[in-house]
Amino acid sequence: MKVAVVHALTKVSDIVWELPPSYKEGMRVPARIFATERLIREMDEAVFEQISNVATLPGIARCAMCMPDGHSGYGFPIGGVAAMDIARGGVISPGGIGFDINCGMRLVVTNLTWEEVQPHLKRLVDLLYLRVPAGVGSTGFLRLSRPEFRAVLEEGAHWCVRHGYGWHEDLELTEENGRIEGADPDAVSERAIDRGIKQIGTLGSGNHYLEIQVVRPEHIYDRKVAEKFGITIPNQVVVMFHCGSRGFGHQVTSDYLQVFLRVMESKYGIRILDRELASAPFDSPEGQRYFAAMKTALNVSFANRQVILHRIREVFSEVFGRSAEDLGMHMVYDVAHNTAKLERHLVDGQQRQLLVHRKGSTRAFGPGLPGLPERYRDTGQPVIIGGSMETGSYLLVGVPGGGESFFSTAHGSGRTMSRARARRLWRGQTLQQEMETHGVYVRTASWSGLAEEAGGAYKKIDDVVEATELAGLSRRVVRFTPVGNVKG
DNA sequence: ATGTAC
Repeated sequence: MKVAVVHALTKVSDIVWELPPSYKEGMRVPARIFATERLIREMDEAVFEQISNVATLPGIARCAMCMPDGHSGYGFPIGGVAAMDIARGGVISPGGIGFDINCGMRLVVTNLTWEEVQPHLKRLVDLLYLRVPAGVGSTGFLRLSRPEFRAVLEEGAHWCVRHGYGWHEDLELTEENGRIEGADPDAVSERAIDRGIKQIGTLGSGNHYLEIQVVRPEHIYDRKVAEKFGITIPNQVVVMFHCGSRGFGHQVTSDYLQVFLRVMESKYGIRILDRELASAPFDSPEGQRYFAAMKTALNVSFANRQVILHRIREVFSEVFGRSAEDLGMHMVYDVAHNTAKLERHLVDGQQRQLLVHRKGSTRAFGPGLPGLPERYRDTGQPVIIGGSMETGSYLLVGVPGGGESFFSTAHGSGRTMSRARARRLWRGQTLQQEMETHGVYVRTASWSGLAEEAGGAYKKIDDVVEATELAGLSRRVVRFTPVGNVKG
C-alpha cells in the first residue's frame, strides 16, 4: 500500500517528489514533498493523502508542500506549507496552522563552557523543572487580571518586557518583534481566556521541552555565521526550548473550527475532501475574525516564551551567583512553527500577496528579506531546529534561494510512529536511566510522556537537516548536543 | 498539541 503510494510520486529530483494534479480529483496545483528517498519511505501514507487534499483548497498558489520532517496531523500534515493567494479567493484554514498556534522554539546562549556547567548540571535542571512548570494543565506564577491578560493578547512579549520579564533586545530577536499587529481580544471566547490566563510561563506537555545543550567544536559548520549568532567559544553552553500557546490556542482553534464548519459550504460554497480542512475565505468576516483571534494566540505564545526565558535567566543567575547579563544570556532568535502570515512572494514572475500557512514548518528568510532583525540582514534568519531529546538539535540559516518553499523549512525531527506505539516500546523510568548513562540528565512531568518522546520514535535529525540543505531550504550552521532536559 | 470527551 505504502509502496503503491510512493510509486504514484514523480521524482522531480533526488530531493523533490511530486503528486501531479491528476492524482486526485479537485487538486488545483501539484503537491510537493521535500525529502530523501529514505525519509519518504519512512513517511506515513496519510501524509500523501493529506498534502494532496491541501492542494484542492481555493486560492492555493504554486503547490502544496511538505517538509522533510513531515508526518500526519489534523487535516494538514505536520510539516505542511500552503500559500493562499488572497486576491484569488484564497482561504484561511485552522488545520493548516495547528491547534497549538505559534508553538515555536527559542534559543539563548551563555558565555559558560561545558566544563564550568557540568558540576552544576543536576541542580540547574532540577531548579528549571521547579521554576518552569511542565505537564498537562500546568499553571504559572503570573497572576493576571482579565484586563492585564487582554493586554498580553494585544502586546505579546512587549507586555512582558514592560513588566520586567526580559530585556529590550529580546524583542528585536523575536519574529514580529514579539508582538504581531492586528490581534483582537474581542475575537476570542471567554473560555479561551479562562484557559489561558494562568498559563503564561509554562512549558506544557507532548513534545514541549527545555534543554541545556553544548556546542562541540567539531559541530560548527559555518564559523562566521555561528559567530554572528553568538556561538563563539569552544564547548559553549546554550539553552533551547519548545512550547506554544497552551490551552488558549487550543480553544481558539476549537472555537473557529466550529464556526468554519457551519458557514463553509452553506455560505461560501467551499467543498473539501476532509472535514479537518475546514476553511473560510480569507476576505470573509469569519476568516478575518479567526485571523485576528489567531494573532492573539501568536502573542500569547511569544509572551509565554518570554516569561520562560526570564525564569531561565533567574535560575542560571541563582546557580552561578552572577547576573544573567554577566553570564551573556543573549537570545539568538525565536521562531514560530504554527502560523499563517501575510507575506509577499514571487509566483509565476509576479509579486503576490499570500497568506502563508506553516504548520510544523519554520520560516527561513534569506538575507535581505523584510522583517529580519538588522543584525541578521546579511546572514539570513536563524532557524532553530529541535531534534529529539536523545539526539541533538541544530541552528541553521535561511538561504537566498529559499523562495521555492516561500522561505520555509523543517521544524524538527518528525515522528516515525504513534505515541501509543512508543508507549508500548519504551518505559519512561528505564529511558531516564539510559539517558543519564548516555550523558543527558532528564526530569519529566510524566513517565508515559517521556516514553512517547524516545529518540527512537523520531526520524534522525541529521537526515532531516541534510535533506533541508540538499533541497536548498536552509543551511547548517551549528549542531547542539543535549546534556540536560526538562520534559513536559 | 489539549482541563487527552461537552
